[in-house]
Amino acid sequence: MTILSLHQWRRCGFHVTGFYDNYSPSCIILRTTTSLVSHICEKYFHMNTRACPKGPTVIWFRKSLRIHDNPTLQLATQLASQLYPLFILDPYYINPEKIGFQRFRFMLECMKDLDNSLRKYNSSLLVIYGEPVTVLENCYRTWNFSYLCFEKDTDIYSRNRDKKVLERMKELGVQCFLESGHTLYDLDVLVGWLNGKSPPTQMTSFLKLIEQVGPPPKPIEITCNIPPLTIDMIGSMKVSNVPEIHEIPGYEFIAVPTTCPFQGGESQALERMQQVVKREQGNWVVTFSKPNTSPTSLNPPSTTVLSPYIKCGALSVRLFFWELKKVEDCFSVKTKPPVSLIGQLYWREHFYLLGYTIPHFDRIQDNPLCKSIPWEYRQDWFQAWEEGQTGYPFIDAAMTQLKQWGWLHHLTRHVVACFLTRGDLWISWEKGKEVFEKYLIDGDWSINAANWMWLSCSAFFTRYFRVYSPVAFPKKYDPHGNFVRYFLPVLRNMPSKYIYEPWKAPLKVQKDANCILGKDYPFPIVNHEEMKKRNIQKMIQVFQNKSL
DNA sequence: CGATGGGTTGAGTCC
DNA sequence: GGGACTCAACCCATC
Repeated sequence: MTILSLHQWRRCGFHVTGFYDNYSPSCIILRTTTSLVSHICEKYFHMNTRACPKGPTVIWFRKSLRIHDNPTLQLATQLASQLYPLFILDPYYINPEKIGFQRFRFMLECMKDLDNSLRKYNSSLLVIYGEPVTVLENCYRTWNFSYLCFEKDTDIYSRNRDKKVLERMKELGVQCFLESGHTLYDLDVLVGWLNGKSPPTQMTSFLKLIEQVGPPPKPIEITCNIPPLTIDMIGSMKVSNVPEIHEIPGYEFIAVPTTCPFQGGESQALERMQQVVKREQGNWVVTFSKPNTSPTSLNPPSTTVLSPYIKCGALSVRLFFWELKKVEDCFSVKTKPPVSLIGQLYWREHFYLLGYTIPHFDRIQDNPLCKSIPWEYRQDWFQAWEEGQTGYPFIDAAMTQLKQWGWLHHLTRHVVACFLTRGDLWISWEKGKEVFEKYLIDGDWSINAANWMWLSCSAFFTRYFRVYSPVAFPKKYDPHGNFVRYFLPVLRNMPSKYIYEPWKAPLKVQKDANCILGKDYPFPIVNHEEMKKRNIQKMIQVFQNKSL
């Protein structure tokens, strides 16, 4: 009898999942997509889940706040004699300084929708406040569960958290199952395909890797049969329903205009996706080209705005991929990665793989990909940027949109990121990344870090003399400044001629527009043309002197 | 190893 | 109005 190594399995095209750092054959689970795999699995590994005796099972939801195409949920329902759907509100995240209002609201809406779906099966989402290891220990003492299922996560905090949980559960004798479901591919499978090589840092190389690996797994089609949850099952555990945001400690009194047009939840996600794939009988999908979308179009935005749903797992990225593929297959002429919609999913996958494999991906120090640039910090400039008080209307409108909506078009993110870092203010991308992480409803750890490095020319991108102008760039898309007028009412009556540079307006024009510079709206904190020239010179120094 | 070609999405100018 | 060229000469992957 020959037992294939993990690597050989992967090269055979099988999707093998297991624990993060322990791949002994006894804990390998093969996704039984074909009867052949099922056969091999049962014969050699005795680890087909059907061979596991049923027992009380906890499914710990973190991302993947959905019922459809949820491998973890499918596995859990197969294992469960009784199923506890659990969500832990970790105090690490309950902090308005770290997770902004809109971001938290969006996640709670996703939880609420999941709860509603579970209720159709006479189950519900059990919400418990507390540090995860402690909460799971307490649950174990009350529920005495045999299995814990959760989805692989990739950011540094989550990986450390999950490691601690796995260790503790092992001590308690609970068998843990980790499934992949948040990315197109199981990232460990992609790592296996790297053959020990370092991961690609350019899109073209990544696409070659993907071509080797083949298309991602299809979404799960069968609906899970979720076992009911009864009051006596919960026992003495203190559980709550999905809270409203104002019930969360620290968020009680935050007054935020609820202008965000995006509501969280799986139902919203699926509806939105259907609108995308059906738009213009599929023509919209196959002609989509990211660089041609408009950062200033608001109603509707020029992109899909599915990212927040994918980020929370309210929408399965695999389902979206295959729905797009279905549309693409009906057309002979279509846009291609990296600019197509599927290309956008590849960007996400690419950055997830990098975040998973590159140490300290979210910072400058000890990050082998990140160029160390001698950024300087000016508190007043940084604050002006964050608060939308730079005196550059497009920047300020964008930062206002960030706070009010929790979402910006990709190119808008480029412009404000460039402005904060190499373009104007010469402040570290790490500072900007934190702000995005706090406010964006689609704030995604790997993708956020990668794009900030990209825009600041710290990695991936090096043409530092290409600097976004906060005046000329938006003018191209929105000559009348409707975007600015929407988010900055103070400039609503400014003539189009001066909408992106109001400091040039004669005093009479300012008076007529009811907007006096220095009183109603700030003067620019820096002179863009000067800063741009100065910073390009600094960049030349950085790129010439490799020791910097 | 050194040469080569490519890089999702700037801005201004010229025709 | 749109395409080509230039700015200055980068990194990275590949062969």
